[in-house]
Amino acid sequence: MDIQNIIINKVKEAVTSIFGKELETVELQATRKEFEGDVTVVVFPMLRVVKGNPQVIGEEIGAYLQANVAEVEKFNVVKGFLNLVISDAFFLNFFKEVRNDSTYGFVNPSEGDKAVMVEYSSPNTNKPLHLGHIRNNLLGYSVAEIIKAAGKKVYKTQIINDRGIHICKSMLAWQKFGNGETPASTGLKGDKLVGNYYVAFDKAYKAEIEAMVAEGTDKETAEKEAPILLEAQEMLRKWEAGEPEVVKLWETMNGWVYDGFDITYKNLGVDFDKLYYESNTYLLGKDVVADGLERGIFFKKEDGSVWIDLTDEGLDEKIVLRADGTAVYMTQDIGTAIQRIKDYPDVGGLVYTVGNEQDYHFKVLFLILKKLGFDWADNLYHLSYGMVDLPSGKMKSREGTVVDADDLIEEMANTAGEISAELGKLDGFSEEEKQELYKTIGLGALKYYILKVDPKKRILFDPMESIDFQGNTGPFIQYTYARIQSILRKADFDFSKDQINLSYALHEKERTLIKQLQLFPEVVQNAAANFSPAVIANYAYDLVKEFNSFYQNVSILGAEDTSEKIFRVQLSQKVGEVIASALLLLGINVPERM
RNA sequence: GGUCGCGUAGCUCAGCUGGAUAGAGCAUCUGCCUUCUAAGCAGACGGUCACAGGUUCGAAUCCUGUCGCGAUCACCA
Repeated sequence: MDIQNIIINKVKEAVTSIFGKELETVELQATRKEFEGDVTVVVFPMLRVVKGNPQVIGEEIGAYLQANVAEVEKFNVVKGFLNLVISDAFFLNFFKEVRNDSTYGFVNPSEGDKAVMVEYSSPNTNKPLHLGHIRNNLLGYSVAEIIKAAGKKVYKTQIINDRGIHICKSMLAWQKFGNGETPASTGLKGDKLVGNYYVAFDKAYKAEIEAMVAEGTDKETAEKEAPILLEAQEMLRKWEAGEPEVVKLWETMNGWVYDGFDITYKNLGVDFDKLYYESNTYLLGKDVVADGLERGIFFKKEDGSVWIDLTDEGLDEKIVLRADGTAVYMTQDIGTAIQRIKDYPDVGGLVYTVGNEQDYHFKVLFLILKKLGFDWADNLYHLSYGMVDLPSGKMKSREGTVVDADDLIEEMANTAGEISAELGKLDGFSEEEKQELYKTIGLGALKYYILKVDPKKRILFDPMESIDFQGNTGPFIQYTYARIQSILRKADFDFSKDQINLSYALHEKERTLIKQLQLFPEVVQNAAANFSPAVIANYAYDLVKEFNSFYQNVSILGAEDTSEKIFRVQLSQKVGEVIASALLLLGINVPERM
């Protein structure tokens, strides 16, 4: 039993024994650092059951705990707060127990538990990935890792938006202006090449509109009837009809894009267990809608379109099938969700990492799936996140105002390189090792910068002000890890054995560190329950801050006593492990030196 | 206009399932490298927690309203 539960039970026992009353709950919190103690019992809530002066009640309970709980060494009462000092032996014992647990904080999936499928990235295939996709990818990947660590099997997936008018625009522009260019002939990354034609389409389209307006067409009509747009729409029809030439071009250009995406994903360090393509799933869901129509969940309007009435839930009516019987986005998403559970029968829930602009869509989707009666519909979560905006406003691919993912990753590594060169601590590193390290640090800075922010908040990214490498940052945490590894390398004695002396008097900094280590398992659970990498990031930062304070105030290798020296090295080692574990959940690697 | 989200130090963010004097980082300022990596440590400065009510012994946290910012309300995805 952990110390919290021991105390809760003993407080209840104390109240019964002293006041003859039954306490339902006991409120505990970590003692604030300006007071002496480790765990604080809040007396106020008890006043409902036990009448009296909180100060006096606190004193009496404190005395009882001190007498009856071995771990409670001392206590003090400040106002209505009963602060308990826990014995060093308890903390040392805890440390002894977890020291050799290399998966400390992580839980293995238990037999029969349902898995979770996490969807993220899901890009369009007409342009390269940008900073917005980076946030999506980092969030999705990290949440998947966190859920895994919290004890569930996880499948990572994405649905690639590989069909539609957007890709036809790129295809058409390439046909018209491309002169047969390929990634090989230009040396361009495939997604970049295709993205260029998406921009080229938009340019030509705008020019046509302008020309039409100049000749007297009104703007709205021009936007709808510009020849190049009509051509793109015609191309989409041909694609849907399966015309070989169009399909061939589509396959070729999507292939280029996938090659490009693969490079970006690899550089970003994210991966997927299963890919879904919209071209395969966009017709899914129609049968389900037909079935739902029969069961009276949906209704048909005179024109033949099928709807669901969600006005009882405070929402609107929503279309689920067009009048011509073709699928809309919603139809497809219903179908895809069902398909996923079919493909992976062990999955009991889905997480969708999609921007908050689609909050309404997912609210409706989840409601529909629930009304359709799927048991897993209770375990659907829209991991909704805020947009990444620039000081100039929204990023727009067509207008070229985007922060490109590849460029940003590279710039971060370059900055890391500049700082490293200035600090000059990398003697003995080969050029290759250096580049590898710069990537690790640069990515660490980028990932931490994005993940430490609560997902639902929007991020304002100013490219002029570079991402920090000091303070509450990824590199600071990585640096602390490297520092610890340096100590472990320099410790020229055997610290592998268990030889913790339970009567050792802990230094205040050691105590704080052990307490911080203690929190890790519940932090992982908390992060999973809230789908929030930010919880992990904040924890890692706190841990690292405490360690650095310890490091600079207490001599580790210079400790006088041998057992003390060994203990401090072991404690440092454990902190290093937990740092690495926490960063792993954020998708951040740790360097041995930096 | 309806709905949803956000508003905490000059800037970027924690804290939000109610608890002690609201915490970090950046920026500014002061100390600390002949001792384990100074991407660090120790400290100073900096707040009407958007505003107004309410619930409570206790509210940044919960409720209501107002203001500001954003998103959304397509037979687009």
